[in-house]
Amino acid sequence: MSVRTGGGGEVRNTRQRRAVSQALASLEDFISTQDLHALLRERGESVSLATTYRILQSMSELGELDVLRGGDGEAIYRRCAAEHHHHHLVCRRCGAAVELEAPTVEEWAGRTAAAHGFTEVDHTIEITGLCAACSARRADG
Amino acid sequence: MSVRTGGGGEVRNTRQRRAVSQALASLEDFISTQDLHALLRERGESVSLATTYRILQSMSELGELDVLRGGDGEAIYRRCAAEHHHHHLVCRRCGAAVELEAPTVEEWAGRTAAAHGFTEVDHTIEITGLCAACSARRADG
DNA sequence: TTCACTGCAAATGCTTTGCAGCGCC
DNA sequence: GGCGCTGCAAAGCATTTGCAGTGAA
Repeated sequence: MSVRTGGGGEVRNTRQRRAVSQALASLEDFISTQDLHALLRERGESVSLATTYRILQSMSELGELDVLRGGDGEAIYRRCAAEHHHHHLVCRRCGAAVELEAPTVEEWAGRTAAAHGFTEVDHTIEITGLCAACSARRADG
Repeated sequence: MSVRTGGGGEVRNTRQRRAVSQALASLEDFISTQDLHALLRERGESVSLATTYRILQSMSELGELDVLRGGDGEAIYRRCAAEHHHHHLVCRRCGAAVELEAPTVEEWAGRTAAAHGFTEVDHTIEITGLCAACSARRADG
């Protein structure tokens, strides 16, 4: 018999949690746990890798973060934005990212899923390529 | 010496490769490498786990298979029914998958990327939800 | 015959977990 | 003061890889 502690989840405001939160707040795009951990170390915030994993996991469970899977299965997180859903165009060489609005695609996704009888639909769209700068660099040689 | 040594692809028709092919042909939906390996063992086809990984990887590189990432980052495969690029609508409960054509989205992705100066564009679109059957089951239950 | 393919097992790399001490509430 | 949180390091998993023998072409 479990006793529900008031409110459902006590989350303590620790230095580590604050560091992770702030780091995420300063980022525009998705980042992997490993990279975030490296970033924290660069900034002089000492948070162990295990704790980074635990905090990120905890935050995503609380709905404070968006979780995605990188191409190689790595979990990547982003501060849960925002008011509205959008996607990204990412340079696979330098990592530059552009935020995209895709009303047409959103609509298509919903419509298509509904047409197949699906409910509670969610979607992920990622576009990768070489940004203008990297394309030029490559063309130059 | 082979006529085309370039890049690739002499693929020998081995017992193991045939076993994997046939197993995939008998499946409707996505399956993980581990599960496929277990299935092969059940059927009495002895193919080592490492080889299962190698064959699946090889087949997906040749475009004979669709690859997806399960919720926990596991790679899951399915025989590729369509010949050209397409996307999937996957039930997050039972794993049922529907292949989608998305000319509009493809076009949008290309156009948008180009507008931002991106080249060599690639994209990933995944739509998840509850399929009709699972939706009904939930409504009933 | 040749060389890709296999099996085996050790190695990787990401993520999780047991345990003891620390700090937030 | 209690107990969740941390750090550390070892464990756990899926996946990859080195090596030598096997079999397809």
